[in-house]
Amino acid sequence: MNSQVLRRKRKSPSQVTDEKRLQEGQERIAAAALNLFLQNGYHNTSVREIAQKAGLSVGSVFNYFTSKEEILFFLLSSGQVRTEAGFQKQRAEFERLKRDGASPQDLFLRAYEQYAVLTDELRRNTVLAYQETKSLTLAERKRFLEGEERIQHFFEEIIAYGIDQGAFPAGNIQLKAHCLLVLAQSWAVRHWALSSFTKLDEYLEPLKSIALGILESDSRPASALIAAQDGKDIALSREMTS
Amino acid sequence: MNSQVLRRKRKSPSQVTDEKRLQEGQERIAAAALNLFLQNGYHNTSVREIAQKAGLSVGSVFNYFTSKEEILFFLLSSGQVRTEAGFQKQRAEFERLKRDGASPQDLFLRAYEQYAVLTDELRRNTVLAYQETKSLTLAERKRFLEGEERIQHFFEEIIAYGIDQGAFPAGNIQLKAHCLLVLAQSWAVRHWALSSFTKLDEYLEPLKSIALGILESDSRPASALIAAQDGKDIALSREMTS
DNA sequence: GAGCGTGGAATGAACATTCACTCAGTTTTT
DNA sequence: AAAAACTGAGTGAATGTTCATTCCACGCTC
Repeated sequence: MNSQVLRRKRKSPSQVTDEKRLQEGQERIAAAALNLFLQNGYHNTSVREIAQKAGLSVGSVFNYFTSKEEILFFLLSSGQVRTEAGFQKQRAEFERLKRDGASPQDLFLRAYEQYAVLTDELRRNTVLAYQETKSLTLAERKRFLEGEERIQHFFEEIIAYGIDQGAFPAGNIQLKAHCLLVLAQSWAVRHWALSSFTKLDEYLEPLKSIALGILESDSRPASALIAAQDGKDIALSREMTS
Repeated sequence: MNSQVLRRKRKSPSQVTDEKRLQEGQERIAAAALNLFLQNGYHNTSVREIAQKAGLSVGSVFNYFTSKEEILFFLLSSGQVRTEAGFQKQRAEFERLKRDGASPQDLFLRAYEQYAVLTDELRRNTVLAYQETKSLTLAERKRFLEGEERIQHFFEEIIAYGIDQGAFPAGNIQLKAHCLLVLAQSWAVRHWALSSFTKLDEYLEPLKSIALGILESDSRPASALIAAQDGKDIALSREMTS
């Protein structure tokens, strides 16, 4: 006859009460888990391994997190928090530079570089997020995608400003912003294919010129170039893959 | 503890001897598995579910595949197999067109378009590949990535030919090929961010001009443009994210 | 300062469950 | 009737989570 029966659903949260100790422990465990998750994937990593890597016992891990899943959430959302924070600063600086009369190219390159540096630092979290979205609840997945969308909108804004100023030709803004983000992220996601680049700077430098090229490209010339053979082209590839 | 290490070996592989029946069965099972993997992830899908969805018993599944992992590998590499097959044809055509004096731009666009059409048809496999490579054995993962590399090399070759012919400026070939592949794949991987494009053709048309822009872009101008402020830029963004 | 009490934190064996895979028996095909 | 294919309950290994126990740092009393 325990009155606690009604609250039974409430799983015992962390047993560690000291706030500072709790945070430090969570950081330590999460750091160990991130390494293992990236190396072997979330599902191929056991709590025992995490505990060992963090220098703790299995039981202790559950004093800091209520479940293995919570460790994953912790990692993903901490990445998002930092991205969001960086994004806020970026936006403020954008407005300031705009007022100072910086060129659209300059504005863009600055924002793009900052975004690339940020995704590089959070590279591991980004990769994890892409790989483990399936493990998230619907609400959390939605939140994650909304964050991405907001950043894309920011770049769309920058491009629109550039077009407005006559610096870039008009063109599909959404597509261009998408391409720019994808290329920046690919440094993290497809890192293995860029073996000849050891540091972000090496990758970023030529990427910036490519990015500017995208912004300054017009949609017409390429399609006009092959317009005559286009129908044949498509027919060919369709046949090839049937 | 990594299950890869402990995995049991099996004496006789598939018990189904009839070659045609074997292939059909594999296709059927793999198709069912693909749906489930995409919906719930590889690890949250049990062989029982796959069997049920495919209209078979659990045991039968293991007459067609030696392990659950083999189903995943089958799905991931079947995309590659088809891409590879397409490129065999493409390669022959490439040589033929080259002899006929087609422009490098034409050669590239033809190959790129075919690649994009393929990844579109294999969109679901591509997404799976991005999410579940970690679930493969190391050896299988390596084999899979080698396939990707081969495709990238093909594009590097095309680019190199274009440079040789004076159609494109010299520049980092590896980087450019990487960018092109990523942009084509992003149609599948980041499909949600391209809401305004309903069909591949709509996306492909402007993408082709962007791709050509990348090939024709030179590395110098962009970096020169902001060379003066570069040091400051980097310092700034570093500070921002610390 | 020696002995004791207290409670927060760490521990790891034990538990319960899940799941890939097997195999002896059954059904279907040839 | 032999061979091929299918079946699904059973098996064992792995894993997330719990909890009774141990450990230890601190304050209190004499």
